[in-house]
Amino acid sequence: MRAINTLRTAFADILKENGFDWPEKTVIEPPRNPKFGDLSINAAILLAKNPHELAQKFAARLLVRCPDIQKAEAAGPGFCNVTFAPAFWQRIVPDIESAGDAYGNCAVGQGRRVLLEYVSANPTGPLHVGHGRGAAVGDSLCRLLRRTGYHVDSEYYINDAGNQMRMLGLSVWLRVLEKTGRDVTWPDEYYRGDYIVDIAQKLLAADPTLADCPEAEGLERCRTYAVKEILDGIREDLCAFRVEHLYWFSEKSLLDHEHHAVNTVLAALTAAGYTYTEENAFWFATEKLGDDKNRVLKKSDGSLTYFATDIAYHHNKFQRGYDSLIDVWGTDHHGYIHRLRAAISAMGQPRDRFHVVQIQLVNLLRDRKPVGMSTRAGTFETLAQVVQEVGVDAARFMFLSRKSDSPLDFDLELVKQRTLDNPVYYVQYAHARICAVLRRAEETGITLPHPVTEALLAPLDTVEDSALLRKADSFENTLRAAATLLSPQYVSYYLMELAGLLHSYYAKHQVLAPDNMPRTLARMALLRAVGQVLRNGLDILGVSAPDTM
RNA sequence: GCGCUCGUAGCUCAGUCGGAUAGAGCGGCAGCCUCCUAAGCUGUAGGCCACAGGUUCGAUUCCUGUCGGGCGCACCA
Repeated sequence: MRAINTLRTAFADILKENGFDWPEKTVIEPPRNPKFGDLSINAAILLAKNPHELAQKFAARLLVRCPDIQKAEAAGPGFCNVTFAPAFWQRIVPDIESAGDAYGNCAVGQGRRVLLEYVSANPTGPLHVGHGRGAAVGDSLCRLLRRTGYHVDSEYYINDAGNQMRMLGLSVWLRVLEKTGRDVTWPDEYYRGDYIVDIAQKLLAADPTLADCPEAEGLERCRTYAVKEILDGIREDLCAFRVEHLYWFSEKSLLDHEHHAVNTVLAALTAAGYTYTEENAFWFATEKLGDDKNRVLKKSDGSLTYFATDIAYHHNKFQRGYDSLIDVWGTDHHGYIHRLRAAISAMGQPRDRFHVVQIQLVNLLRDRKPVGMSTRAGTFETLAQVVQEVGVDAARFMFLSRKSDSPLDFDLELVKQRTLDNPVYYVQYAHARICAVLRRAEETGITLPHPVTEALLAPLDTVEDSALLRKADSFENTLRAAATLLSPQYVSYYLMELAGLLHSYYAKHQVLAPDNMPRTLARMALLRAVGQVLRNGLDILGVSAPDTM
């Protein structure tokens, strides 16, 4: 960011001197191919029209304007390539040192309030791997957005109303009856998992006479207890996965009291002229707002649809004062986006205040062969089991190194391997190596001052030095891009690249060389700074940065 | 049938919302520990970015169409 800011200021000044406005399509960024230089200005329209005169002139002025620039030359249509002097890059090290854990943070979010809702799995059973992916992405986005200047609250929406809950209560109740020797006829649909049996057993242990109470009461007690028990389990699994939600929002709370939140919202939609009654059902004319068909809010039997409560829920979120809402959903709900978007417009909210991050399916594999992903319990399909087998770090990194909306093959054997198919070790190893060198230095009595002075950094003048420094400088830029596009994988890829440069550096340059103390100290300072960047990046992913491996 | 989405090296995938000669890793081949952690490094081979048109100075990126995957199309939640 230091580099980009410097260049932007200089370029803007030169434009002003010459009576130009900042060209609309101007990009300042590192060129893909480093041989072009450290940074490129691509003032597409302005320079492309006149590459030889204007571009050359700007290049020449840049050199005068900014003493840190070593070389500036017009190249290709619209491009002006710039190379900075080593001393310029060396100043990144004190930048990193003074910012510390906050290095890379920025204020693009301008303190806007964001509510990030993720996981929100129905409390009808334990979390599976797919939920784990959503959890990793949601949590990482939360960390990322906080570092880029947003005020983020995280929330879990508990679907504790409706048919599924009734079915859950029934499933437990029938197990209770079965355990106490009564004849039970099982309906077609009920939850069959072992955890249901466990819950029934716990209930019976607490109250052996449970089966004797009237059916209505028994069902209610089973339902309430089961939801609590399962939610506790979910909370535990999330906690073990380093995921924590600030709020747990109950769907049922939207239906409490006679004049509940859902009715209020439906009344508002009616007042705005969006609803009508047809065939005894109450409809929302979402077609007017970009949906492909109209949707039912209240069924002909008088009960509310899930859509109706969901509208009330999102209304509630805006009521709480959030500037923007981010929902992390499985792609199996993508058909739902249009109608919710329609509802949000109907509430008078701009559409760009509502974002959905879609999470594609996770295919769990072992040795390239699919592991049973059906509703059958037992095999490796719960998040807890997978985490226990491969570890939190490896699982999270795997989830966060892909676009979240494309399907992911999660091969248990590969994720346990220590190859770059599983790059988490590659990145962590870079950090551990840095720590090892700094530890060794300390043991041999070399102390590096903190903070370091610019003079101390002068020996960092090789191409590998400036490659590392350039990369460290672009960290903030990466975080901005990742936050804007809600794409944590940018951070993962950045870290792999930074780790790659560090490993090359390590192989090529001896850091600790007692016969050359100035160079040793400079390189130690560089490593310490790179270690800080690695830690900050891993923190965004929620992955640990070990000192030793 | 309609809607959304994806198609990039043999395999698994990136590609910062139109920019230069499209990048990693794995797998293949050839090398590197008397030296701070070899979970590492170096070199090399491998591409008509599914296909065909269009938009413009310029397209893997945007638009249209075709082919081929995935996912949705409830008065379920």
